[in-house]
Amino acid sequence: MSTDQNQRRPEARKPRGFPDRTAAIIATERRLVDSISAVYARWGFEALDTGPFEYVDVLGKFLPDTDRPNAGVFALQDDDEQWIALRYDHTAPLARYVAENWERIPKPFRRYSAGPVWRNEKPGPFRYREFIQCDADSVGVAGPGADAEMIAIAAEAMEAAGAAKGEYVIRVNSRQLLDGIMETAGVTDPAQRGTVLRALDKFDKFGVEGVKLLLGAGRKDDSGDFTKGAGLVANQTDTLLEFTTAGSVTRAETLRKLANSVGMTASGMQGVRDLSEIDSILNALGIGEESVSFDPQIVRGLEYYTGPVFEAEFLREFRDTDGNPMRFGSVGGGGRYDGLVARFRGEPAPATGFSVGVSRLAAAMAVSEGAQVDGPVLVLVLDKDKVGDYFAMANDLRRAGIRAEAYLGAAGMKAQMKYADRRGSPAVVIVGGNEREKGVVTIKDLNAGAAAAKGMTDNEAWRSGRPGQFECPRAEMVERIRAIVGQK
RNA sequence: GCCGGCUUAGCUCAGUUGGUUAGAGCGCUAGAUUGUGGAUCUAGAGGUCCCCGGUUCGAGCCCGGGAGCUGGUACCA
Repeated sequence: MSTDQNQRRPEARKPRGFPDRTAAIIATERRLVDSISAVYARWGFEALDTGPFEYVDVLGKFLPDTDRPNAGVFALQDDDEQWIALRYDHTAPLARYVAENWERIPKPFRRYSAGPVWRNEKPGPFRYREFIQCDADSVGVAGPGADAEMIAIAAEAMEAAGAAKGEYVIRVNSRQLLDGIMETAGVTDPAQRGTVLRALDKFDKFGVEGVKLLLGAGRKDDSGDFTKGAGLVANQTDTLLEFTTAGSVTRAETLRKLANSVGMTASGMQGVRDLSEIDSILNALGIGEESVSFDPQIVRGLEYYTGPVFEAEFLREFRDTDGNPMRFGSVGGGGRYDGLVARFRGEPAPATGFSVGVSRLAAAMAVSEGAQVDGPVLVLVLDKDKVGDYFAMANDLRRAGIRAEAYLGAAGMKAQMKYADRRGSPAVVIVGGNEREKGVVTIKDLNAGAAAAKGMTDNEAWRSGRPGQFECPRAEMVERIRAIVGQK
């Protein structure tokens, strides 16, 4: 039975797309969830958590491929053999909740939700299989007023998250506008419409020329693989491109161009009217062009959006490990989905919502800000028979609200200093025989010490100079430490 | 899913035409320094050369298959 082979050690490894999250990223995620949730709550939304699992048929209609319950979602069979799946967003569970509790809840129903969602697909940079979304929705309101509100909230949420004005933009479009222009261009086949929308979604990736190829015969990617296009003829492509490149610096100007766009259809006109009303509400709220723009190139997913759609982009640039400038792209999105709740019920239940991809945004912020977490103040343990004293000192610091710990273990002073350094401790408390005799403690400000040591090449000077270090009476320890910790 | 690239120490990588004991830098541990994180010097630990099979007297290197990672693309609710 237990041969050498069986006793081979397991490889320490983990599935991709589920990254380990360390202190800095956890702190950033919590800050984002708290600040974005606070925005939602302030606008009148109520917290609701629906839990991670739903029946697949509740999510089902909008799965990428309903024949394969495992495609796109993480699904498993419950003990009653019914298929359940981890939620892939907060919107589908909300639709279920609203339909299930229709008679009990106030309409319009406004709730927000923050928590992990799971997608069973190929992960990539800043793209995970588990990530946190912070989501707000209004159910039971038709008309662009609710959409305008969501867009305003999106802008406010981005700023609450720490994106300054100009570091983010909410781009807004309308599905009906896209429908209208496709009609004008004579694209009527539903499958072809899908291909066209997907092509129009790729201006940011491939530029106008790339989109042109995808609208026509097709495009070859960098690896040499070929993507089949929508197969449109030249004048159809021209019509679509004329419309989708009508975006302008101001919302009013974009609206003017769109309204004048060739042979606008009924649904196209409706889209323009919606955007126009959204514009006037945004203006009344004082939300300017740098925060929210109208962009005919925004498409979003194809399955359930029915009206205005919008996307939040984090514009701050950062450099990757090779020093190349990079962009994070979309960190949130939303729109009107009038059919999602209605599919559980006979009567219509219009709805609109917005969701921030907190994990990606947190990763973006952590990378661009070089986030790191301060360690605890470390009380060095030098005399093993006085461990109680050291614990008491650390406790005094903790009672004052300062992160602190007494060193655990048998290592010598040098190793303890090294430990403090690696933990990112702001300071250490040193009490040995000398201090105890004099009734004082020695405090070393590690950041000040590091700064003073910069450029010091002589070890003798480094060791005897004891940069950043001072003695003080035991009774003043907490206040002196507080001053060091507080100055960051 | 489709197309490409890659896989040698914890990390970044070198390794000649197939040849004996597979290397470097960084990092890690320790000492120089009874009680001081940096720097310097010294020493040490650390390897399934991704896996399986084949060719060969001999494979990190050649051939076949597989896995993983990574980039592009598809999809992205």
